Amino acid sequence: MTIDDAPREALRGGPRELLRWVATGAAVSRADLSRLSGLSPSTVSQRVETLINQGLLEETGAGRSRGGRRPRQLAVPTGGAVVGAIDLGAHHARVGTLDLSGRVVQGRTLPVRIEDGPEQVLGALLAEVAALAAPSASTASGLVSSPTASTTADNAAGVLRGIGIGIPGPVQHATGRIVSPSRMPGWNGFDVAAFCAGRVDVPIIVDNDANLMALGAHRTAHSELDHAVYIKAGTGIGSGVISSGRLHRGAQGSAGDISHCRVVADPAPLCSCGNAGCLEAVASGAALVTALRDQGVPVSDLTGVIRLIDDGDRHATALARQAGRAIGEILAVVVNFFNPQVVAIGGRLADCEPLLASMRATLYERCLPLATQTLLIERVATSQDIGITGAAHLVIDHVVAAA
Amino acid sequence: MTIDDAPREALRGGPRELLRWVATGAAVSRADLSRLSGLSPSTVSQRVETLINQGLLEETGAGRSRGGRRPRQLAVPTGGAVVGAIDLGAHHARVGTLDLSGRVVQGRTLPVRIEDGPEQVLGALLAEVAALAAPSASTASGLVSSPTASTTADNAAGVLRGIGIGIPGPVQHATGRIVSPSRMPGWNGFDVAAFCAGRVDVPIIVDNDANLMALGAHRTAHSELDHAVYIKAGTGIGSGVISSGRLHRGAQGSAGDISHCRVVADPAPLCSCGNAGCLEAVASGAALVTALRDQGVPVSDLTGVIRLIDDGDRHATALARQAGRAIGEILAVVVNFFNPQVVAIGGRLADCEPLLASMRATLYERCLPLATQTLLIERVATSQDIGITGAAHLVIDHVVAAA
DNA sequence: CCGACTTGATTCGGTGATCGAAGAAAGTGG
DNA sequence: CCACTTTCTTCGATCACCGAATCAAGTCGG
Repeated sequence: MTIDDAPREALRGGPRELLRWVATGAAVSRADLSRLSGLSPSTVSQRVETLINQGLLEETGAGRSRGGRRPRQLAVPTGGAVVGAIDLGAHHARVGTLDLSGRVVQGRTLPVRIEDGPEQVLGALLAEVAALAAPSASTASGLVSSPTASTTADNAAGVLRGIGIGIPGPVQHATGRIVSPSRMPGWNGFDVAAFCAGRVDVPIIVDNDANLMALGAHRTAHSELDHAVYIKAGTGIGSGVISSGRLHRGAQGSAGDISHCRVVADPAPLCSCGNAGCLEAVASGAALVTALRDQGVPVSDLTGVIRLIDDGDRHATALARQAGRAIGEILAVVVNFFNPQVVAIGGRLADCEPLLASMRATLYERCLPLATQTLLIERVATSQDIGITGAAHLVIDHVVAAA
Repeated sequence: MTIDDAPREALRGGPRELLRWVATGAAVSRADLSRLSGLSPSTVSQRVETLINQGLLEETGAGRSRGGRRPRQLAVPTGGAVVGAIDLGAHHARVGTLDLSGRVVQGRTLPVRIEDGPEQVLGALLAEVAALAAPSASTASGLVSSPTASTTADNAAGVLRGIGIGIPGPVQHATGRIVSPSRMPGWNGFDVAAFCAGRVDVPIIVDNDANLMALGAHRTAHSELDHAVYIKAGTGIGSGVISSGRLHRGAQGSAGDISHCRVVADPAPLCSCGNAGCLEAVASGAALVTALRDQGVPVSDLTGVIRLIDDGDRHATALARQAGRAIGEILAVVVNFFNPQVVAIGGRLADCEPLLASMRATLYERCLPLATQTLLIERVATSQDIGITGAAHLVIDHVVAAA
């Protein structure tokens, strides 16, 4: 199943936005929605009715009065998981199920060996999603309450409506195919969407992991900002771009892939792509591990590196600073060029203070004053669920639009 | 008069697009428009009627039959200039009047001394536009014509509907104010829009010159492409960004300003901004002139430099190559990040072969294969009218939208 | 405990943009 | 001269949205 680009038209008061307002608690009643969306009460009522009929929204009794008639409270049905999400990482994958509002219902982190190849890895993860989404009764992991058996017809909650998948490498979003990934041996050219479509019979949406983080973070924290850039600095380095409120994928769907931009580095380290001085070879988690080992510091993985940095190890801290500068250099070009309202950094390296500080400094030094004068430079809310949240939003946008 | 952001909503078959199709000759009849826009014949007829009533379109007899009823030909009225445009450059300004289809009616190039300050420069240029737009009969140059008794209805052709102005420096588009320009002494903080609004009583739209070039080039040559980047390399260096078919200005309106991005250069030259190694200090026309003079080559201006390069002068050519590499380096980051369908270079340096060749090479070397695999790298159609064309489109979008 | 005022939600035309079908206008070609 | 094209208009039907009136269900002051 090939998915074309999904969320094109105006969200302005569209069903998705109403849903999100209810989900986030920004709106509780029809009147709230009317005020927020600017739509007339009648229109909102009508829209809400169709959402309720679709099983995407439900009425949950009356709320507290504010001096007049009590509002009829609205909520997103909690009748079970409805959207599946997989956020594949270098060593671990976060899988989960989320309700149609984008809230995580169940989430699990599984160890993953990328080198086992796509069939095996994706097969296992898909099975896990299916298990999570299956009528709970059985395992009772989180005791998913079945609240009032699926009342009505075909659109009852609890059905899996789609699966969003994030891949730590370049993905041609339109086709769902992986293209020349750096650190995913055996995955080149693999058609993720087609493979998954053969296993489960729901819409599959595949995207780059940084894009998912960007979407998740934007919808969660910056939904009112038009232009945003999110950097994901973990084992690898990627970025996701929000332009005019929407995920910018570019011509080939490879927008945001800054991992092989060249930066100045003292001994320019060789990158897995064959070039020297790639951002990824200087500033990624994998690069830090390699560099430390080369200096004779015994460190096993990124966690170890971060621990060293937190402990104030000289070598590790120096490397982190260099990494921050490198990211800042590239980001400076991006900020000048794109002039976003916010730049946020996520991933495991985002909690690394020296790196962040160097990045900020470089950014302020190298950017046009006009571009930084109101620029927010933030950390992405540190949560392991950002990725699957973004994945879910992608699926929800697709599903609700199609409804 | 402050102009807010203009062209927000769908152009899909909007009045502007119909107008443009007729103007470009892509459509001659209502039936053509219907086929092109996908709108139903009835809708098109209705829209065309209102456009005719507004004086933006007219019927010009019948065309040739294609086996059935002859089409009633449509055209943009040629009743005189209707939109003014000013493309201010470092040493010259191109001013002109264009009809509502974006075709140049009259164009003139005037020498300009930026250092005379905004009042004097803009005052003279505005007067020139007014003269061009005035009912032709009188030659009088100054004579800010009171656009006199509007002949027929309020919407007759021949009336000046607005003026678009391009500035070779950072412009806060929302306010029309200039912010810390490099090479415009005495212009910092000047409110162009307000100044002009005090002189003429039509909408004034101010933007960066690179943005105007981008808009002009995109509408002229790439209107079917969603994402495009245009580089303007002349005395200075700037760029304009088209995202999802629309001009991307970013948070502060400074998007595309890559002139002070740092690049590696052997003796990193000092930039007018005080930093060293800015792209503008390495690759702009002004930088080439300075560098050649420092090498003892007597050269007066950019024209001289280009002549030297064309003549195969070693020093000049080497500098051009270095400039091309520098632009390519920055552009590589931009292409990886933004993943456009096309990158086009304009400005006077665009005709410089060695520069272009180096830029292309660098781009292909440094970019993700996925990003360059279908990327078009072109020269912007070399015309002195690209800038004012873009300016006119900006005004037309604004005017037709308001109608 | 009763009315005046508030707030929340629905009902019911009304408007504007668009579509589709039908038909009128104006040709071409055998 | 008749069949068939192409172009354009006319005329409801539909859809989304709005606004005003109305209904529903409170609070609150006296």
